[in-house]
Amino acid sequence: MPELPEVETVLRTLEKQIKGKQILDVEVLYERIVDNVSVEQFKDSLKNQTFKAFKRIGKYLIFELDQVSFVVHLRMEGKFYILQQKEAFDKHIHVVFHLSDKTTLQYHDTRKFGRMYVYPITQPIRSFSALRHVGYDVFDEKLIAMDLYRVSRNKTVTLKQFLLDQSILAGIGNIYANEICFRVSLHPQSRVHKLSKKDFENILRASRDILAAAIQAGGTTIRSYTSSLGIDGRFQLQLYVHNRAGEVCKVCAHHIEKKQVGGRGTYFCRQCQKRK
DNA sequence: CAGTTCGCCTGGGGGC
DNA sequence: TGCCCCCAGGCGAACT
Repeated sequence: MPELPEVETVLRTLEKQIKGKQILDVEVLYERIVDNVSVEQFKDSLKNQTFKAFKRIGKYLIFELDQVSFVVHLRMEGKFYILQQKEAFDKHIHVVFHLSDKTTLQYHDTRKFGRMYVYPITQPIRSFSALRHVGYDVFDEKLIAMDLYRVSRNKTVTLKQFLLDQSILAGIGNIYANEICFRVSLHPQSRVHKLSKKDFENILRASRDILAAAIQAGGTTIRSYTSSLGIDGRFQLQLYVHNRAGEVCKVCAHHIEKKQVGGRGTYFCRQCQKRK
């Protein structure tokens, strides 16, 4: 489940691998992956285009080519591979880009949840329909704790749900939401309208610190998810609560608990994290 | 209008 | 061993 650090890792890896390469042909094997245009338009608009710039907002990858911006959301299990074009594609490969150096960029997605979009290069990123519900990226320099505090005032949701709401703060998924709650010593079911400005300063700082550390570690590899191109993240070694139900808290030695919050598996330490 | 439910998918795990 | 069932989970759309 790629969250901001995994998406950033994919982006940086792909930039090294395919920047300056041209797409000679595009094969779409599972049409629903292509979201905002027809498959024909998708192929036509990407053909003969060269990868120029690599950007990210929240969990969205944005590849700028000559005349189009190509946007990808990996959702649960999407990943890219660069392979020689000789052998048959794996059964979970849904889109194949044939590149100018005789390699292929292959999009692999077991659950087929990922989505791709194309927009004219002249269109401003923030007006892309794909990003309609995407708020501030966690690392957006314009974002300050007060923005989060303001949004939280008229909300009844829990801290965990707030952190997962991409229309407020974009990039955090289930793993890091659990870790952020732990870092700020707040129970994930704390109601955000009860939190202080100081709490939100802590939350924003913790979010940036944890995601930055995860990027440094190449992301988190959990269950089936590996970022792409054979790269495995190492951040799972730094997890305090996620996926650690029944294990011992690294801070206080109490046991880590798991429960459902907003329908999502939520891990926390009752002793370290206070409910507000 | 904000919060909740549903549908999209498939592999893996539990139950038997 | 094998089969069935259920579940996870990001996100948008539909619904309440």
